[in-house]
Amino acid sequence: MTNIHDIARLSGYSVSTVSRVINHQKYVADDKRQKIETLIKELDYVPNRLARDLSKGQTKTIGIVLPYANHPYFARIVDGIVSAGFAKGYKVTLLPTNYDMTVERHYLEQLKSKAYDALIFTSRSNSLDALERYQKYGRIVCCEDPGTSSCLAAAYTDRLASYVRALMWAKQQGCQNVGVVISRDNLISASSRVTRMAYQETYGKLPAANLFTGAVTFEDGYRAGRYFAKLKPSVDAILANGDDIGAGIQDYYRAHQLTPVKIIGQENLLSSRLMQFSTIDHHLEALGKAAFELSISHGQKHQLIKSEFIER
Amino acid sequence: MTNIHDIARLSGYSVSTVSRVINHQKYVADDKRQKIETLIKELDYVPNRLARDLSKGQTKTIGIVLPYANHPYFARIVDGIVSAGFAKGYKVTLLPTNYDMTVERHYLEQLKSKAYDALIFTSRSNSLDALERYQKYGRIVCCEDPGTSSCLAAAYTDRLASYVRALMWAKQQGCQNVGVVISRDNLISASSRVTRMAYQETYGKLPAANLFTGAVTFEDGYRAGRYFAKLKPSVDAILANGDDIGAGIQDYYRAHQLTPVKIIGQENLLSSRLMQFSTIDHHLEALGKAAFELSISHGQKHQLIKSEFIER
DNA sequence: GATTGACCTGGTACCGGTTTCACAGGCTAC
DNA sequence: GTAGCCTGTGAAACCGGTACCAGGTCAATC
Repeated sequence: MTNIHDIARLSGYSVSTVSRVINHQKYVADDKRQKIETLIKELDYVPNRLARDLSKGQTKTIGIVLPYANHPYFARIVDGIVSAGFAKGYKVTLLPTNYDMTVERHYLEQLKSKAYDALIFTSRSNSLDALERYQKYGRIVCCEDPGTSSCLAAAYTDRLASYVRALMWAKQQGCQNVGVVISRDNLISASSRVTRMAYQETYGKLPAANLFTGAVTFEDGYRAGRYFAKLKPSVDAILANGDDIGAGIQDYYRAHQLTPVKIIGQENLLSSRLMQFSTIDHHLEALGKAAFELSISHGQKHQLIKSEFIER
Repeated sequence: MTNIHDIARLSGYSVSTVSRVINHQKYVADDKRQKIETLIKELDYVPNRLARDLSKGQTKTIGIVLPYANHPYFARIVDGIVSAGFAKGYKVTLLPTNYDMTVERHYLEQLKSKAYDALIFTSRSNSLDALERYQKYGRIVCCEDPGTSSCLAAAYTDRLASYVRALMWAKQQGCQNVGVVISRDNLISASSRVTRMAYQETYGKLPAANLFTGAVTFEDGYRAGRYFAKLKPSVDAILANGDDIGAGIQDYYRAHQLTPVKIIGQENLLSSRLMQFSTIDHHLEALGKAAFELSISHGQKHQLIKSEFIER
């Protein structure tokens, strides 16, 4: 493998001069620049990335922490980050946690090892405080509203407003009793809190029985459908935490030939379009893009992405 | 930032000894090991990843080349690669090409710079020959059958067998005239060739009019639906190159209240389940896993993943 | 008593770049 | 005439690790 010293030796110039040529810096005579450039082409030389990064102290790599890659919610955010990163010459590495706190902590430790310039948490199991403690080793961005108490950089959607908007719509449609599905209650505690707040603003206090917890996939939605179908007093609308979950609910009602309930999904995936129910598009690609921008900036700390209600 | 020299200096031992402690090697006296370890904890020292990688000449990083991250086909493969890589301590970096040959070439060049140990092509625009030329700089794995002429490592599904199986099923169901949808014809030339071969084995020569090209998304499927709905002689079954595309076709027929045609999708996504049509599951996670295994092995070169026909 | 080999330890070259600094020559300004 | 600045170049320190090699101790073996 040829390296910069080979180029220097063979061209008859110094390593410094070669380095200047590689990096398109000033103060190299045209004839020498030419000569070195042709030699580089001839020998098919490409500077070693690691050596450069080590020397410069930056990797131009961002780590994305996520539970797993194959979920539309995360896939859309990742797509946003990757696209934005690509445009600015950043590489993006996927760091799956499978919701394991220890693994997540491990990635934070890697920030110390300078493996990444920044870490973006699309979801987290550790506390915000824990994340904050690692900020000195690199930029950390989370994808939720960290509130006023935290000094973490964050890109997030206006969940509360979008939920209120959705529930208002249900009310206008004449729905009397609305069920709600969320994912793991402990995970993003914000999720259940925000849901309750939105409910409070529209339908009043959320009855415990109207909340179904622990839904992530279509199958979970199907289970939620079974739950709500048997619930008394019965619900006539359900706000689901994802289109695929909404589709699962609707599929249960369809499979058992029950009077359909109004579903409101989230994420505007194909499933809500196929099953023809309303949804909230959180513009997750934009969220990813914003998260990336925050991860390489050192000024701005917060970015709100507006959600969009799609009525069907 | 503390480094190994700081630890050495402060502990009173040499860099070599500290390095031995870090890497859990033999030949370090217990008391010194203890002392160094506590010092490491105290100073919150983590070895610099880049320096280690540079010194070792390997990065434990795999690059995945793909057109874009937000497509279920690629998302499933990526998920397989990431999970398998995680289990073996490998990091995975996403390299989006947007089908740009130049960008793809750029990533191949990066292989020279030792930024990745290996590159996995989930799709490609460059020729197999071009890829082969870069093999000397690192392992390259592609996700298609490279045939006997190429010496590239490859993980792929038995497309031909699965298409024949699907078309046989259509025949048994009494379908007379079958349409086919594929993606960009030039891209994976294998795709159109294999389709024709499978057609040949079951229905005979594929009429040019029965082939719809250039479908990637649901919307493309919708367009394909429009095309086939107006086609004479009319088709009574369509083999689509993806469930979302199949869903698009079916959605067109539904929206225009036409007699539905039998759809056969691919990938076994939620959409085929919701729209209740048959599909071919190519077990893409397994494909990704296999691709990863090949990318870090130096022996085996080929791995076939069996597809599964899911009848609905 | 000499040889062997396992156990410890430190020195230092090396991985392949970047960056700082010193120095030299030519030009302009006063 | 010289002070000052811009251009061009190379030597060498540095980034932070790994790994090879030399050298030393000590118990076991012949």
